[in-house]
Amino acid sequence: MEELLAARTAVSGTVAAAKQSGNDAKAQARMAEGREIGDRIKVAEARRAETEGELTSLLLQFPNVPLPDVPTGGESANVVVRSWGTPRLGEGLRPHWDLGETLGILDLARGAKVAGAGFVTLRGEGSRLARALVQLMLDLHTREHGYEEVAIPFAVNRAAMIGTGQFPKFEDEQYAIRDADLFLIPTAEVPITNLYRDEILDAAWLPHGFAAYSPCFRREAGAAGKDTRGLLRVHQFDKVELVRYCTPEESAHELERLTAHAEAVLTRLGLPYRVVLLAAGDTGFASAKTYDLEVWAPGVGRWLEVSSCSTCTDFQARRANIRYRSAPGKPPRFIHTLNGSGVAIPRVLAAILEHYQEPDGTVRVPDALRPYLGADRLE
RNA sequence: GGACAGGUGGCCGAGUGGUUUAAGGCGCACGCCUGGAAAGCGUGUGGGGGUGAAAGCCUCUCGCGGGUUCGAAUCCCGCCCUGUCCGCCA
Repeated sequence: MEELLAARTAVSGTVAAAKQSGNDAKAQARMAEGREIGDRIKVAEARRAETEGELTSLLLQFPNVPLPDVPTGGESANVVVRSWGTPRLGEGLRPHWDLGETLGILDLARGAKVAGAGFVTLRGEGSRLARALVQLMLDLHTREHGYEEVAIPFAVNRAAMIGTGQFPKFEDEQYAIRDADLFLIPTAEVPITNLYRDEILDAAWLPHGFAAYSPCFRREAGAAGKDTRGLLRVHQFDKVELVRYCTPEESAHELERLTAHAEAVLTRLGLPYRVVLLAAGDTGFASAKTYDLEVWAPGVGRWLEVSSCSTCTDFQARRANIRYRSAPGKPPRFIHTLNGSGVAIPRVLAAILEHYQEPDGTVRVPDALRPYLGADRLE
């Protein structure tokens, strides 16, 4: 291919030279020669483009490779690496949907009426509680953990979805905006990680953390019938997301930091939780290693996943072409990206209702939330 | 949504079919000069791919994609983005 291109350039040069010296016959001959080379270039280029297209679409199908310290196997091979707090146990603890409806802060029926099952409406103190949680988390991460807060688009284009790994494999799981080629974000990770797509960053800027509030939209195709009650699995939910950009050398340590930042939310709220290292088979498509944070919800008697902290190593950076330069003159290298919820609002709200419920049906407000809510009890 | 104007290297900016390695400037880096600095002078200064031990060399890249042509930053078509004005709207 390159030889052909070089040959064309050479022949074009002789055409120019021949014309200038007034040698029309020679110019004509050279032009014919050039035409022939041009035809061969078209054929070769078409084949190259086709092959390259096939290769790219094939490569986009491959998931990230788990790190060596990730256990092999499926969900049953997950490992609880630590836990915090004492799960509340006892008879008569009510599930959050029961408490929420009784308190008048959760309106599942009317949410379903306007958008469908899985779209929840919070009311009154419920709505304020959700807002207080967002506020608490953003304040914590920006003031104490050093994150830069960003307010990002809630819809993204196709390139962004490819960059973080949702597309092409999981296009069915996203909400698409008809006729616009835009997609509602399943997590703020998508817009935040893509902020620096096709850029080369200065090493001095790394590591850098972003925190953002956003709603998240998920079709949950294939999950129909599972966890459908209350706030456990919904099509739209609010979340504070953490994303970190760093060098490859930093990423292992950065994952521990990120996880600790998300955990701080739960300790601040006084909610018992455990940290689960996911086995390879349970780790997400873009992730090389993931810790799930699960909070105890005594009303439903289950651990609820409220955060998934992952290092994507250079997987997303390669797709989104995000690089950095370690020093002037050095060739650019791919950064590593990490993300984790810090944390998801509905499930943590459910856990608060269930964990802090009183026998009389009221709910104590965790100390950390009182300044934000201006109340110490929901009744 | 409509009209117009634009998109060129880190930045500004010239370039409207070929002597092609994209002028010039700014910034930056290094060197010379200096007691030291500034100024001045000189050299260098994006990314991808290939080749090589390295220096280097080859090649692609002027918003993106197609087309015309022997040859495209330059001409044609489509799209994206930015600006200005109009319309609409929180």
